[in-house]
Amino acid sequence: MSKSLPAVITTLERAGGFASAQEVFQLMRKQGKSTGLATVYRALQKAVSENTVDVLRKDDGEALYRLCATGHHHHLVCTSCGKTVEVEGSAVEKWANTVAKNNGFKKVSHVVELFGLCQKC
Amino acid sequence: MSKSLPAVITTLERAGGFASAQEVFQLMRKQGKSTGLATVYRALQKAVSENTVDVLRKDDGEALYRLCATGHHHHLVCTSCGKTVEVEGSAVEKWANTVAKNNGFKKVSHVVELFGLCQKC
DNA sequence: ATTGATATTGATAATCATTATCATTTCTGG
DNA sequence: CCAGAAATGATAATGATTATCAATATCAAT
Repeated sequence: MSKSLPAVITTLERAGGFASAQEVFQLMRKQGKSTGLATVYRALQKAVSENTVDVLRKDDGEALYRLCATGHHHHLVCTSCGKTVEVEGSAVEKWANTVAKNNGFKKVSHVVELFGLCQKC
Repeated sequence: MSKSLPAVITTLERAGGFASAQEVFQLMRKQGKSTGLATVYRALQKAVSENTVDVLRKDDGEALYRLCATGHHHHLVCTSCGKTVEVEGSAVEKWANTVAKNNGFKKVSHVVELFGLCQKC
């Protein structure tokens, strides 16, 4: 499950490092790369699980994938212009794990997103 | 577009103030309230636009709605049975504000939800 | 009360991203 | 080579959300 991954990642780079699965698929098609939609999804999921790609959701629920340099982090998104800042959150990580343990939960994941208005807006 | 809104909000309250549109719909049905799925969606959207309800997304992209009037707290939700625990998060609050300030953001809000498997599941 | 204009509802169909299937192709080691 | 495993990709299935639209409720003004 890995021959396609590099091509997908490369395409994601060319797209500005930020695109939906569908967009990546379309792009690869236009560039002549024969590929299947399912393969694109598989590659992106793999990349996400390896923390080389980051996923977040548009308002309508569509997933957007983005290359991310460093491990796990969260986002600070401008609700007006969409500008996004990557934010480190090890403090939140610890907090989440503690809370989970205190309540007997396992396999915890968390969703942490910050919204606000950036300087320009 | 408002006769159904109260009923929807009430149901959302009964659900612990935290549920998906589909769940709200099912609940209303079980309680004998005749209603349509589309109406539930419309009511929830209205509520969101009026800031009486808050929306966030599960990992699979499904939208979860939650009352945002009742104090501010977070949730630890079992992804299997749906059991929900309310969690205090002043630590996260502080963190969010600090991060926002450091990046020049104002009017910050945040979405923090924890998911995992509870003891039974 | 009765009309007529307007807004709301809700069943149903349409949309669209994401997943599952599965036959086919491509790799791999022996 | 060759079998077996892994990867691919076309296609179908899933499931949440949205659009459609006829039927119904609301309400102001006569």
